[in-house]
Amino acid sequence: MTKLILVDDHKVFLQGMEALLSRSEDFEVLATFTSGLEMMRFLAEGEHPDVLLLDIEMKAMGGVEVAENVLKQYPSVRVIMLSTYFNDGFVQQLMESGISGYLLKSTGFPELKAAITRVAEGSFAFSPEVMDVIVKGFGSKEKKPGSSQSGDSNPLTDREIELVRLIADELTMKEIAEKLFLSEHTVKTHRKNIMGKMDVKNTAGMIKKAFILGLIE
Amino acid sequence: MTKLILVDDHKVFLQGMEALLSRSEDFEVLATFTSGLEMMRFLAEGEHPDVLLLDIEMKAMGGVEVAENVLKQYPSVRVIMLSTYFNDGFVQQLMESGISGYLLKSTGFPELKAAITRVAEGSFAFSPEVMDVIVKGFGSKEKKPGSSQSGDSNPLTDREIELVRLIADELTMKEIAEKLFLSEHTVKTHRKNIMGKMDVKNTAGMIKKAFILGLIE
DNA sequence: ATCTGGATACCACTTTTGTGGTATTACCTG
DNA sequence: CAGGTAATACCACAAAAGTGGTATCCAGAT
Repeated sequence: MTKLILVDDHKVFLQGMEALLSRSEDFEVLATFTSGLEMMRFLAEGEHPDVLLLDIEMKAMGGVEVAENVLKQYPSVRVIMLSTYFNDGFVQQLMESGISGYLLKSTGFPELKAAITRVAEGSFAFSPEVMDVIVKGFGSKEKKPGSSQSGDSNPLTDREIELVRLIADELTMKEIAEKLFLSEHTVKTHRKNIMGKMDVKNTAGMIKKAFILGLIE
Repeated sequence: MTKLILVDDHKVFLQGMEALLSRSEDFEVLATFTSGLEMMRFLAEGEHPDVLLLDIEMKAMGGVEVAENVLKQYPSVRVIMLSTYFNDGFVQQLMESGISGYLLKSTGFPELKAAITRVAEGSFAFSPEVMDVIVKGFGSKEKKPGSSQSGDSNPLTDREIELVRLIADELTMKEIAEKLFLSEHTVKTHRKNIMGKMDVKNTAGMIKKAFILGLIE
């Protein structure tokens, strides 16, 4: 009997999942939450699941941050991320944070059940699309010194994420500089670094990727 | 017994919803689909639902286009849109296309059931946040002649949507012009009009809104 | 047959973004 | 303490984006 916790800010989805999973003898849904914070409070009370199903695109606290917190504090909990998108360079970072699975929401329920079981048994579960990225990633592990430094999947810093959000809110560099009491130069430097890390060519790409990564909205 | 069809490209969500709804005596889920196209083919075969639950953010054909097609061809079918976001000026356009409901996915299942019932009985169902926008919208129905023409919620044309997608793919105006065999001037004019219609200040805003509206990815 | 909306095209100008550097400080970690 | 990383700041130039016009052509609607 695998003990589960589900987190997703789409309440209908949450209830649907719970209904499906509860039908099976193999799973017990301990609780469901619409935010990472509530879930963290629950864990703090002492009851821990075997597997945590976590939506990656959550407004309040990004699924990624939640995952990292959980894995740091409760290493015995195994985490499966759920996402609408497959996030190229981003998956790497997630892997390093110690998640056990990454499934697309386009996955069918039978596959989901199988994935949970596999993860509960100590194995891993990734949607095929995601698997591809992981495998390719290993190929380019050693960065050739001569080649471009773009495409490295470094995580954005807190400050950088803050910047991305302000840019998404249609602020210009000047406005952001004023708002954060920074020099415009600094803000531009940050944006430059952000674009490098995200491996995008312009604002359009940056905002799109930020959306996919759950950084904004 | 209300006959339903569900459309969403998240398969797990779809199956969860079906499980929940089938548990009730009041609803019968005729079929579920992961794309608007499949669903249209089903309708063409002659069997029609009372209510169609339609995810707004779908990759292949945006939920909006699907809704418009269905409502045009099968006016007896009542449509409820499901979305993660509440889309200010956009709701207006949807209303005009004749939908009967607009619910956020953060809605709970009981409210969803109630909403479906209400719609099936010929009434309407909107999440409170959406309702707000609609009501406010009616206030500003008559556009004051002297004021700005920004903020009008005209729908984007097909060409404009095409442009938005190319911009989201990080193409510059020049590249788009080459790709579409257009003058760069034309492309710039389009972008200008797009930004006016969407009521955004820059590319960042445009891409963000496009995402929320389900225009891209 | 006129009117409207959509797509096309052009111009001139300002502002912002994007590129490609360097450099200092502070903090944290091994 | 040495080394790395994040945050700060600056410069100059090139390339786009964004503003505010006007105008033609065509197709579909009235």
